[in-house]
Amino acid sequence: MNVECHNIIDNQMSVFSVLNEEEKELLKKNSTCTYYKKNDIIYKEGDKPSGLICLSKGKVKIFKEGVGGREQIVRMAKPVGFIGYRALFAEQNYLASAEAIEDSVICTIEKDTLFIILKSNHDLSISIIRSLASELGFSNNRTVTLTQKHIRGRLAESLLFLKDTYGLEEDNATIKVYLSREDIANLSNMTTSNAIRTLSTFASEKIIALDGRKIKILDLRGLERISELG
Amino acid sequence: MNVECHNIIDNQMSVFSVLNEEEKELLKKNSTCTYYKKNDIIYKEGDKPSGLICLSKGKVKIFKEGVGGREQIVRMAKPVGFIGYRALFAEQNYLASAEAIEDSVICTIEKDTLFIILKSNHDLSISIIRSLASELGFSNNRTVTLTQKHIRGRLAESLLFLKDTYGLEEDNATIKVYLSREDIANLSNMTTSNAIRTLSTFASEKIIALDGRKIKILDLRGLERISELG
DNA sequence: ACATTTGTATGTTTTTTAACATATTTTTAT
DNA sequence: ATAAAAATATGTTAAAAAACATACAAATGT
Repeated sequence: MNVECHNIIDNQMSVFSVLNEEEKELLKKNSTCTYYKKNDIIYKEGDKPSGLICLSKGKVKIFKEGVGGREQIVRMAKPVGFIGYRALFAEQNYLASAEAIEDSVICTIEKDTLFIILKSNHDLSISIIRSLASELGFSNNRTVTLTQKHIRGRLAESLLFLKDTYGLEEDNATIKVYLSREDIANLSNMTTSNAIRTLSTFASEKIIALDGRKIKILDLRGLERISELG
Repeated sequence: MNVECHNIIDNQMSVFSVLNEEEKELLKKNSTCTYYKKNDIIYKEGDKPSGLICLSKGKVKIFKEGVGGREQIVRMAKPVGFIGYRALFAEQNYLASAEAIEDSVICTIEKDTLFIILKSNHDLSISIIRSLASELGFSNNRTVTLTQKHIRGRLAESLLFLKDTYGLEEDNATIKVYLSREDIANLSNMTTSNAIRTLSTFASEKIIALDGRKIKILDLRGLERISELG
């Protein structure tokens, strides 16, 4: 039934590999599997976390509503990765919303069970500490680049970020995620018009090639240069 | 000799209150105390963390160098608080620099000793997890406000942030930190000129009163309104 | 005490980017 | 199949903020 959850917990690469069979069994018993369609909301800003959400399949954007409802994407999740764990561990309500950008499968590990396991398992704590600290470094970095780089630099950085996060298709050039221009804009702190315009400019400069939502990177070095220059 | 360190570790309010006497003794033996003058650099972007730095006295700014050397302050530390722990726990080099903005005293707990204690003490891990998660929430928030709010909104938010961080003087109005206009600009993502100009405007609107680096909040509600509006 | 540097102040110009307007294409719903 | 809605594209205008210029004040070093 909730096979997806079992797979994640048993996965040798996951943070749960440090647990013994008994602990894994306990987690499995207290996990639920949920399916989401593209554009479905997983949780909203202000909601209370009920457990640790693990993305098993699909892709999810985490975003905040800013001034006048303007959306800023703060993170993009891929399988197998956790979402919403910041609020859970800070013991706060969610400060951001999560939405599936593809059909997705998530596995939710019930909160109290997780904390019981956490208490007895030191390596798990250490691995969570390391994740949070890395993510904080990323966020601070983002703050600086989104505020200081100009439009071209911000868009170039976002495209490189998407490539690093989701990888490339078999052609070794097409970014393996298909976002609307609006989402690209919300990731890069610019208006949709400017995202469209700047993508077109990049295409005319042969730095990328566009085919609908497909973005093919033609000149990686060039894109990196634009991103670094700001 | 390193009395400051002892005070911090023995402090009933600190995260170390969960430790037993033996553990506290071990920490004290492996801590060193350092004194910094105003404008002294405590560590620089790229340096390797050697331990957990605790600010015992004084005030410290944490900042990143961005496009063209432009500085962005990402955090302001006060006693008793930790600095540089993000890099330490992420097992990375520092991604930001720390500079004393007042004469300061720091206590450095040697890295290996800290991790030994951390292994045996679960409450300490939990408290670190909670701190990192809170800080990450703050950072994501900052990303959105610094990118989306206009100059007046950003400056108002920074003034409120400084008030919340360092509190007010006995007059219950003057912010208890004395920053240069340049630092205020670097905190608020704007040029020094615009920080000076906008502070003057706020003063002329009787929202604040200026006397050198002293900033007195005259209309807190007004400041909050400007910050919320963006 | 004086020169030099650093910080503050304010006006003007230029650049960047958002806002607006209007097509055109694509997707979705009926 | 067709209408309606959503997404993409591109030109124009307006607003925001940086860059630049200059003056003056305060702090610092000799």
